Amino acid sequence: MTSMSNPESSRTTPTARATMRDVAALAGVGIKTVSRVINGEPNVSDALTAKVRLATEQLNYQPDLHAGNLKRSDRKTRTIGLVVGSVANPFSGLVHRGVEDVAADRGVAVFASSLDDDPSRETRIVSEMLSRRVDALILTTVKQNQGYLIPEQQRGTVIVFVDRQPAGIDADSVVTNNAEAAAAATAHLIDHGHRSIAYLGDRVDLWTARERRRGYFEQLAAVGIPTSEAIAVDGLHDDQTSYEATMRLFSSGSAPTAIFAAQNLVTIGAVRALRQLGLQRKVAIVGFDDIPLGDLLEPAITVVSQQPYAIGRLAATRAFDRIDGVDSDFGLHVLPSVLVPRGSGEIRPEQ
Amino acid sequence: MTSMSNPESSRTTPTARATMRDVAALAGVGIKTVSRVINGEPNVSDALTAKVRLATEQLNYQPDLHAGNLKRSDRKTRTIGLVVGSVANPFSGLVHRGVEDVAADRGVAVFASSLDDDPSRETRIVSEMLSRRVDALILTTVKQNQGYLIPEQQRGTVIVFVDRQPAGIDADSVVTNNAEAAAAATAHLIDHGHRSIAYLGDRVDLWTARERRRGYFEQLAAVGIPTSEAIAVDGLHDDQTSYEATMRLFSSGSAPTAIFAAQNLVTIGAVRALRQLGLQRKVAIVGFDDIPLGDLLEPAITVVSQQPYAIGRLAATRAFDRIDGVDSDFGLHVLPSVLVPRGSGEIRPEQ
DNA sequence: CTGAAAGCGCTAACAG
DNA sequence: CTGTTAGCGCTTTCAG
Repeated sequence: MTSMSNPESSRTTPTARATMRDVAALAGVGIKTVSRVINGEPNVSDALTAKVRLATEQLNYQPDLHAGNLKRSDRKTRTIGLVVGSVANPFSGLVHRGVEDVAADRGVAVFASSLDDDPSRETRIVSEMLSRRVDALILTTVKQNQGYLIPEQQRGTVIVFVDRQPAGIDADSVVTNNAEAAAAATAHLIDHGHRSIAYLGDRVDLWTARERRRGYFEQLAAVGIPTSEAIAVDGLHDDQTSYEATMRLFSSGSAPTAIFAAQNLVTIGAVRALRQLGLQRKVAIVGFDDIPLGDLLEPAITVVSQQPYAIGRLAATRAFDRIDGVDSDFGLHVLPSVLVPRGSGEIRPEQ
Repeated sequence: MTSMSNPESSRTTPTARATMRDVAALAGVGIKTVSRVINGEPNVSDALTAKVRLATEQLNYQPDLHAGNLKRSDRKTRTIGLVVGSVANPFSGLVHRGVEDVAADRGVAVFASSLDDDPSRETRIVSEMLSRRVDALILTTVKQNQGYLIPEQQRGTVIVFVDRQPAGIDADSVVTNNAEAAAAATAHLIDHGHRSIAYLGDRVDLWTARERRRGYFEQLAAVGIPTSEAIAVDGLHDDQTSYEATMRLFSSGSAPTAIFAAQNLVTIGAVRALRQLGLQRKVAIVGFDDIPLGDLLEPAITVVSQQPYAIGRLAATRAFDRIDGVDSDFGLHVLPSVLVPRGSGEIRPEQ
């Protein structure tokens, strides 16, 4: 570790921050004239505009958005809050980027936080964002009910739910067609000759997990496979628990010929386990949500691919429409997923 | 798309937001007493505290952090700004998570933005964050000089650079040991018998790219391989450009026996190209920065693995130390990378 | 222990 | 075209 000392620096004695008043004084104009120039309002002579511009630069003036907002009639902070599963998760990262791209076009800044599927974090994060007066909240939720947001919504804060549907509140939401896509994944395995298909899923308190689970069971039923032949493992939350569950599955008597892994980390854990067991070319697997480099594995991983970037963009677009005063009925926006056959999902059972 | 109409909702008629004044009136106390209760200041009787608490809940009162901050003596917004390469990049996501975890412990919210290695974005994003009066800025930069931040730094805004070193300003920075790690990667290939090693790197206007390039050249020199035998391709920014560059390399006369891919997306592009050419078991490759599922590929990808999460945590820790008034000399913090041999980097040249 | 008055940096309303 | 006044929601100061 190198150190770069600089005893002469102003590190210890902070310079005062210039205010609009300071700029006005230096430019020899009224404070309101400075306000007009800064905000690009009309009716200021070129002469004064130039003076103000000069003073602004000399003082390195940066307007205080929040101070202005206190009195401004629209009371918009030009700031929104985003809550995703985890900013470290690739799915979340793409949702985030979708939101950011739409927000940046409007000069809106984005607070981002990780939910970790922890109800207490949901409460804390939302509360902190509200105290900062975000114009909109784009939320992935985990609490069983979002009714606590109704008063805030009535005060004009826009609320859009993303990835999961809320309960106890009427609001816009943007989600993937979880159940249909899960059914399609299951059907794909059935079409390739499987009847003994294991479902590996996330915690059932998550809306997405329940939907995917439902799609799996409904598809089995649709082709007449009795529920008693279903193999469902719930509560898998990361690749490690999924790995262990998969290992257990194949050390038991009832090893399946195929796996439907209903979450990205779960897919990774299951793939690792199949490798470990040397079964990666014997047991079929379809994952829900794409996994990075899934196309370079051998066999490449067949997945139901979601559209996280589009989900983020759409959620943000809805949010800004509302901020702009659009007052149509709240809507549930369902984005399609697409099944991408790559190899692992097309393995047939050994007869 | 389903729609859930609710004509009775208050969507159209926003409820007024309660202020501290409203709470005081309802509780029948002075506004300062409410302030004391909200902020947990001492010297309020239990009776009044209870009244205030009740009024707070009845009105669903949320204090306005920014309004309070206007007059507060410390003038802290409890908000920081983070600029990363792209929130959709896995490396950035982990840095972000490291920052978030440290910030969340202190009740500090994080603005996150993507730089896209675009100088004009750097300017815009920094300016927007400053107008929101962040307490600290944790920045990945791309402009050739960060001197424009000096006035802001002197006003007390903490600035910490992350992943890349700044120029023209004295400040804390947290980076990976790029040059040494690149040299180690190059040495690893040399140790496995290679002399014809291609360097595939990012744009040379990026500090990290220059450092890694330097490590590569210095290692070649160290073992006496003349610069004329080096094969360096610069300016690769994503997997597509890297794929194309790699394909070109092997259709030319001077195909290398090994590749040092000096960035995560570049590694992915090169791996795809080697697959395409059927050379993945013939040509060695070492990547800089880990790639997801790199251990499940065949051969698994040898990488120099950085510590993005630790980088994020350290940057945030330094930032909060400064916010808390720590006034030590600015320091350059270098985090080590570790070479992870997995197979692709241990392939020997065909004699 | 409690509260009234002043003012943070800015914008709205109005007067010149 | 320009500037003055009031006040956003809160904390500070200071008097009870």
